[in-house]
Amino acid sequence: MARTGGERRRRHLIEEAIRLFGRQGYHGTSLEQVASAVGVRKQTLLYYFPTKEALLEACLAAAAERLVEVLNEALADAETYWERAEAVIHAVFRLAAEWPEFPAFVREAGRLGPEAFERFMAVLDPLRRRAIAFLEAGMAEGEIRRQDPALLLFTLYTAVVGSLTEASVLRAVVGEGKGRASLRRREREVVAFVRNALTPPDRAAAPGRR
Amino acid sequence: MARTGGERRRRHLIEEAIRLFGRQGYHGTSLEQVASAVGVRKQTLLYYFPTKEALLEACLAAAAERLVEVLNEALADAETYWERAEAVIHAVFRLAAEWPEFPAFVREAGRLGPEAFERFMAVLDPLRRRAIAFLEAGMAEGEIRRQDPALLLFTLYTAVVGSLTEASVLRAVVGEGKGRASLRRREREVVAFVRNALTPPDRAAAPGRR
DNA sequence: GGTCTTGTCTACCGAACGGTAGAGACCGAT
DNA sequence: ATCGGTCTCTACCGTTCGGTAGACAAGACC
Repeated sequence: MARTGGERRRRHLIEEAIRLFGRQGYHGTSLEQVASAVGVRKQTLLYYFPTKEALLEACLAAAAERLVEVLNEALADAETYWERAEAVIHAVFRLAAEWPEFPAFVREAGRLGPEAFERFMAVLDPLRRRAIAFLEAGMAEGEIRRQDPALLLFTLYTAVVGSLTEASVLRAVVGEGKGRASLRRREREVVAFVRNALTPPDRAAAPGRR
Repeated sequence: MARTGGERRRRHLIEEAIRLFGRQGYHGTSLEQVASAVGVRKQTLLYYFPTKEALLEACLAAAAERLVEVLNEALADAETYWERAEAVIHAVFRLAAEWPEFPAFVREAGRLGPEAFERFMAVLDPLRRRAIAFLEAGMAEGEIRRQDPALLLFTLYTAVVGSLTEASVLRAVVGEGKGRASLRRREREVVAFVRNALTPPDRAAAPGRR
C-alpha cells in the first residue's frame, strides 16, 4: 500500500502534475496519468485534490511560491543594475534547467483562463513592483534606456520564457535542441539581447562587466 | 440544409478550427465545437477531415501558406536592412490584428508533437534561409551587431510571438490588454527592442530612419 | 480492546469524446 | 427520367474522462 503520509504525497502529486501539465497541457493530461506518475490510483489523487481544477490551483500556488523563492534568492546578492538583471535571467534559466516543464506550465496556465492565473500573478506582484521601480530608477540615473518600464518588463518576460518554451521552433530554426550546452548558449544569447535593450543609446560599451 | 459546396466549407472549417485550437488548445476543443461554429454537424466535419489529426494538419498547412504569403508580400517592397526587419514585424502584427488566434495556434501546434510542426516549418524554410542570409549579410556589412544569426532569429521570433500570445501576462504586468491601441503600442515596443538588438555597438544612432 | 482519523483502494456512474454506418437530399450529366 | 457523385444528416458505438460511494487497513489515542 506504501503510505507516504499526507504532505509529502501531496507535494509529489503537485510536482508530477506540473510536469505533465507543462508537457501535454491541462486538457491533454488525465488525472490517471498524474496519479500513476506518482505510483498511486486516481482516487488517491482525488482524495488530496477534490477536482482537477483544485489540483491546477495547487500547482499554480506551488509554482508561484517556488518562483518567488528563486528570484528573491537571486536578487539577494546582486548589487549593480546590470548584475541584478543578469541574476534574474540566470535564476530563471537555472530553474528551467532543473525543472524543464516549469516554464511551459506557467505559460499553459496563463492561457487557461484569467481567474486562476491572476492569483498566480498576485503572488508575484511584489517582485513585479520591485522590477518596475528598478527599471525606473535605472532610467532616471541614465543607466537604462528610456522607455515604458512595464512594457519593457513584459518584453523581457516574453524573451526569457519564449526562449525556454519554444523548443520545437528552436530545433527547426537553429537546428539544435535539448541538452545543457544548448540551454547555456540560449541564456548567453538572451543576456546579450537584454543588455542591448537596456543599454542607453549614448553608451557604446555595455554597463557593468563585459 | 444550406449547402455551401466543397472547397468553401472546407476553408471555413479550417478557419474556425484554427480559431478554437488557438483559443482553447487542441485537446480543449471538440470536433462538435468546430462544426457548430460553422453551423454544421460534427459528421459533416468528419466528411471533410476523416480524423481530428487530419483537421489539425490541414490547419497547419493553411496557416503556413498564409504566413508565407503575408511575409513575402511584406518583403516585396522593403529595401534597406532596417526596413525589411520592420516590415516583417509589422506584417506579423497586422496578421495578428485581423486574426488574433493565429499566433496562439502556431504556438499550440509547436507543442503538440514535432512531426506535424516540422512540416509546418518546412514550408517556411525558404523564408528562414532568407532571413539568416539577410542577417549574415547585414553583419558582414557592419549594419547589424555581430552574433549567431540563427539564435538571433530565434530570439526575434520569441519576442514577436510572445508579445502577441502572452495576453494574460501582459494584462497582469502592464495593466492593459485588448484593443488595437494596445496592440500598436506593443508593436512599437517590439520594433524598438529589435532595433536595439540589431544596432552594432559602435553606432549610437539607429540604422536607417529614426 | 475499541474507536477515530488518515490514507489508499476497488467498483462504478453519467457525460463527452472521437469515430463508424448508413440513409436521404441535391446536383449535373446522360 | 434516372443515375452516380457530392454533401449533410440521424443514430449509434466503444472508450476515456472527471468524479462519487464506500470498503478496508494502519496508526494514534484513550
